[in-house]
Amino acid sequence: MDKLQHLKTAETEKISHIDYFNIAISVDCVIFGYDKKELKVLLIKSDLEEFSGLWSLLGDLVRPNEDLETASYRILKERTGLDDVYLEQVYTFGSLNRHPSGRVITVAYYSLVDINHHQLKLTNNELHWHKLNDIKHLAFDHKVILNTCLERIREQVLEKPIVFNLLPEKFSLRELQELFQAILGVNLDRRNFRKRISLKDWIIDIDEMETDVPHRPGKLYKAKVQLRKKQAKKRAHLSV
Amino acid sequence: MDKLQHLKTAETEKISHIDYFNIAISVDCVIFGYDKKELKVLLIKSDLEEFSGLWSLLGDLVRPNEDLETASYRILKERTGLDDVYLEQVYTFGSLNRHPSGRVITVAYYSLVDINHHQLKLTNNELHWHKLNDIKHLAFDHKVILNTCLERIREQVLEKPIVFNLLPEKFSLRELQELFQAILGVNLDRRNFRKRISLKDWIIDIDEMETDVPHRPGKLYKAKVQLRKKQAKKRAHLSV
DNA sequence: TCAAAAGTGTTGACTTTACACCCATGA
DNA sequence: TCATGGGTGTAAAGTCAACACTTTTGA
Repeated sequence: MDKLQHLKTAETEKISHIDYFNIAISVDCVIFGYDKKELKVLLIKSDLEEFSGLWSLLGDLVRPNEDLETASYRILKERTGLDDVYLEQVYTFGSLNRHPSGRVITVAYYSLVDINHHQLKLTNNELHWHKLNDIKHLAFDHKVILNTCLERIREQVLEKPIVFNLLPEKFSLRELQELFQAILGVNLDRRNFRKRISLKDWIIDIDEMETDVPHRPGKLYKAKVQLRKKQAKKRAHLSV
Repeated sequence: MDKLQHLKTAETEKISHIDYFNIAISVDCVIFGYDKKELKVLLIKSDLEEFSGLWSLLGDLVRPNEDLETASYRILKERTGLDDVYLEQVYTFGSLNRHPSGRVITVAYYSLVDINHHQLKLTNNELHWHKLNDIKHLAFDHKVILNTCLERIREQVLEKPIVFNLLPEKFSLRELQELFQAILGVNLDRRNFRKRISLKDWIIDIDEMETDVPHRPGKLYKAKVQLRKKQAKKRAHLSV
């Protein structure tokens, strides 16, 4: 930068850089659900000829007048009717050739939804839940995005009470443990798991029992705090 | 999406969405250095009239033909002459009004450099190292970005051998401990710190001693593995 | 009465923390 | 000889992992 250069106004800067307003930005949502002891991901048939027959994550271009999180919630709402889910930004992917339509940089979010609580508009069979373990290839770089989000969830699941977004309101400790096992891909010791959960103070005993189970029914619990749609507040930041 | 709609080619999609190619994307680098027991951040005087007098992070718009990481390295190289630095993506900021020039979404990276190893082009006094603790306000949302990057470094500093990027090639355990203390903002027990570091197997004893210290000289060490410029390889991902 | 899962504690291994003394050097 | 930091080990506390038996229910 030339020292003698005058300060630019924002307006002149915009004009001088107009050529750069030539990259599109999208968000892609990795929407996880959980059913029958398995993690699932909501995918849609790609509508691009280049990826004909392949499935892809739910995403869309960000509109000029919406911020990133708003765009993610819009996609969720449009595709699932869900409005009040937990959603978190994970990583931004910007390789030059990741999108055949041109330069599209995408911000990946994961979200966690109760797969049974809502009725998806699954009537058009372009939108389906896929078992995580069955997903081999996806359109674009979406498999990498999916894996990145899965890694992030695995890091967070023992730190923050995010899993309850995947479960119905009332659940047993067995169901909770099975969910942890599905996410982490390991088996957990029942006694140690219960001890760990009770230390975290995430759930409350609602004094009800399972019904319709072919064995001794377990107690039912609710999440004590449920991370849901983020508030309009600023991201937490340091007080430095 | 209409079921009957034909598949689009990438080309027709680009045309139909042409209005969306109307958001610029930038990268901002939070460049940390360390000197005299304090963390520092490299800042530049904002060249926007709206932020006249304020300092800002080093950033630039991403060019249509460079990927995000390439853009970050370009900024580092242009501003510091440094080429071989560790750099990591942290978060993407996309609030509607974060930039007065228009819609600019920015991807934040942190990088760690040896503040004394290189000579910055600090001759124009628009570019300076600032003590972290003295930074109160910055242009744009750069204070939030800075804090987010600092949080990330604090999370990672005990997990990954990133700190050595901030130190000269040879360093004593005291210097290393002081650096950890500056990053984490706490005091550490000397014996426990040394034990912990030696367990991590990050450094090697080079059989040299400090000189010119006004007390008993300590041994000097080198980093065993140095995280530097990322390779062209793909991001690590799960083998699922 | 059988099958299935619920519910529940203890022990040993390991990790983390707190803590103090003598040593080497330069001023 | 003094001031400064270098270098080092141990004990107690806390955390984590392994592990088994009795109970309740439905079929």
